[in-house]
Amino acid sequence: MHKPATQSDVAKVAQVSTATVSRVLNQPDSVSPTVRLRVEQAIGQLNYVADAAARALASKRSQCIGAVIPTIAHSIFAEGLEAFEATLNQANYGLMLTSSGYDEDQEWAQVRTLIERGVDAIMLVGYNHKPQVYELLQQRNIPYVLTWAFRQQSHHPCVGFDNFNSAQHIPEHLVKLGHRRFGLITGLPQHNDRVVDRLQGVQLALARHGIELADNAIVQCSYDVSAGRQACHELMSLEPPPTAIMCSNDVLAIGALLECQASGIAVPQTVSIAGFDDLAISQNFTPSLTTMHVPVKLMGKKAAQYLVASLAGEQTPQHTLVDVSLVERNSCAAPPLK
Amino acid sequence: MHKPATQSDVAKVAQVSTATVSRVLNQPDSVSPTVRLRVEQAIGQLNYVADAAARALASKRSQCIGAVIPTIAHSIFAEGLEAFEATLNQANYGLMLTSSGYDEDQEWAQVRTLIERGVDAIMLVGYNHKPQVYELLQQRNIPYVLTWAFRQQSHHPCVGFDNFNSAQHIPEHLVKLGHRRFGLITGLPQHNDRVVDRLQGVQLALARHGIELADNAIVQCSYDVSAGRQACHELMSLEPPPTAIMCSNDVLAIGALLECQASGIAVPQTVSIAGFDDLAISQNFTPSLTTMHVPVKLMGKKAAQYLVASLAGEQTPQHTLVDVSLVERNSCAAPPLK
DNA sequence: TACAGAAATGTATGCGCTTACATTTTCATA
DNA sequence: TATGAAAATGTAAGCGCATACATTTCTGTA
Repeated sequence: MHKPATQSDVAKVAQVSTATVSRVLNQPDSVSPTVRLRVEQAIGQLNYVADAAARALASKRSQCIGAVIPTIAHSIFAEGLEAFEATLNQANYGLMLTSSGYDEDQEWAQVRTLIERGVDAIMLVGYNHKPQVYELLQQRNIPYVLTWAFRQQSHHPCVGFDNFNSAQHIPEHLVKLGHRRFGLITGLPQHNDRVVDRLQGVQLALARHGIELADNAIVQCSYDVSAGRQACHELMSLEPPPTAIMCSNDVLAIGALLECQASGIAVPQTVSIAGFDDLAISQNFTPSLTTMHVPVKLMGKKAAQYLVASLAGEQTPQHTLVDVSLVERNSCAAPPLK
Repeated sequence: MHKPATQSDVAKVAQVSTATVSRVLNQPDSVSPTVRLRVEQAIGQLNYVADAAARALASKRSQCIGAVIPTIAHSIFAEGLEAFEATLNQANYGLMLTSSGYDEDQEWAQVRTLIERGVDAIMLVGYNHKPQVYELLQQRNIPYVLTWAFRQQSHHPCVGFDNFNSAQHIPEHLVKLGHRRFGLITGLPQHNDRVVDRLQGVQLALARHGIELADNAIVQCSYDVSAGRQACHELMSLEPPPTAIMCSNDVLAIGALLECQASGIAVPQTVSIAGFDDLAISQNFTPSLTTMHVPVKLMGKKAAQYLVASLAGEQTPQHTLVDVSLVERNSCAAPPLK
């Protein structure tokens, strides 16, 4: 095993200069077909692979894009990420991934690290980040995009939807069905602007109908099915219990649903349950889960496209809004009569 | 916004040579405290960040490790990946991620790409890969590790468990409960050695008890809940239907469970259902899912540790076996009497 | 105080590539 | 055929860092 062939090895074999080899790789059209062929053969013969570090050093481009997401393990992020990566790949960019565990300080450290590693651009989740993050990004002039976030007036590039507005559809729907007594299961609001926005959206919508949520009708819990179950148990122990439970994501809603099944509470006859995200599994429950559909893959794709276009110097719209929509299924119905 | 400070800028400010700056960064102990402090201050003052490309070029190390997984969107991989990344991070390595969509050719292309991007080591899933993958890895002398795979006699470094052996616990358990009529829902075997091994393990175990699965008792389907439902529906339409359904993963098992709920088939009274993976959600169903517990996070961590140790030149065991164990819950019971 | 050896620091080269610029070749047109 | 512009190719200078090797400074000891 000798050391890998370099550009000048190829140049020697093809009897051209290294500049020409470089051109064959980067601007093939600028090389005459005859010479190009000779170079390509030499490349094949030597099994030549360009050295990424040298290339990055000389060109000031790493062809890598970084992403910091709260956690890979939530399928909602994982799916978006998958689309993000696939789109990046098509554009010949690599993905450098880290997860922050919903910790702002760690996120800040990871953004730093990604930049040190030389990524050309960065994707973040949500619009709530330490000021340093934005400062560094701007100082270094590194393109970035916020996902799962959308604010028309934001001066940060973003692709997503308005969590505050979207969250209002669910309570509106339930009020229309006749509900007046609500429970709310929400994720932890720390460093999670989506959760906060959804919560406020729900409260505003309810307020429009003169409904106010008591403190004990709002349960905060971590993002997992067991926590959702526990939260649902608490809510159904209230006196009187809510006739409808809104959850800030599908995982919690599934927990609530399973808790009801486990304790023999009829959904939607006794209590209606609604989620947010529309995970693939949600439609398969009995009753199937009423929720907000979020086009995660589309978001991932759009985010990647934005960054790639940015890096290509193209002028692209800073804000991309994707549609979320209410999916009415069977976990929500009119409240019990009495 | 001027261009970022370089090592020589720092050197100038600190009134030392660039070599000393480099030492402060890479071998701080070899620099006297006085000078080190001066350099560190200069670094802070100039907001200096070392250029990763230049560093990689000069040192022949990118401090990045690549991973190719079948798909990010399966929580089972996502969780392992999360642990993998976290461990890498601690050791000051970055993660470069791609997903292959269970496509061998694409995997091969991605391994190439990762190597071109200069990763120091690579993680793969399973032991079934194109020969070129192994050849390239060995030719380039790049450390690699196979996860979700374990074979004592394998000459590839791996961390995981023996899918073939582990898969036998489920049928053994069910036979012990009294079952004789089985259905099997399995993932697509193409480019997925785990699926194949589990299938063969199950068949062997059954054979030991003189049971052979008819062709129509084995349903192959894609990895998602809906497919699991559909497959379960097919199996329960057989005449006579199985008294126990084994699934090659929890997602399919959950699909089966939900299908039974939807069509009013009692689990486990009418049919027992077993999975494989032990997803977090699986214990929350009613009935809770009997399955094989797989320590995914541990696997991810061990895989990262192996690669990091390898790169550090440490001699480490090539094969790491993690324990999988049967988790008996409520979805499996004795078959109906009749 | 002198001196050897260790510790600290500096000098200078090259990692493998891209690219501005210089040079040569090609080709259409007069 | 001569001529100039366009196309093709070559030349050579870095990109920012790590590191082998050379040099200087410090340390403890005789």
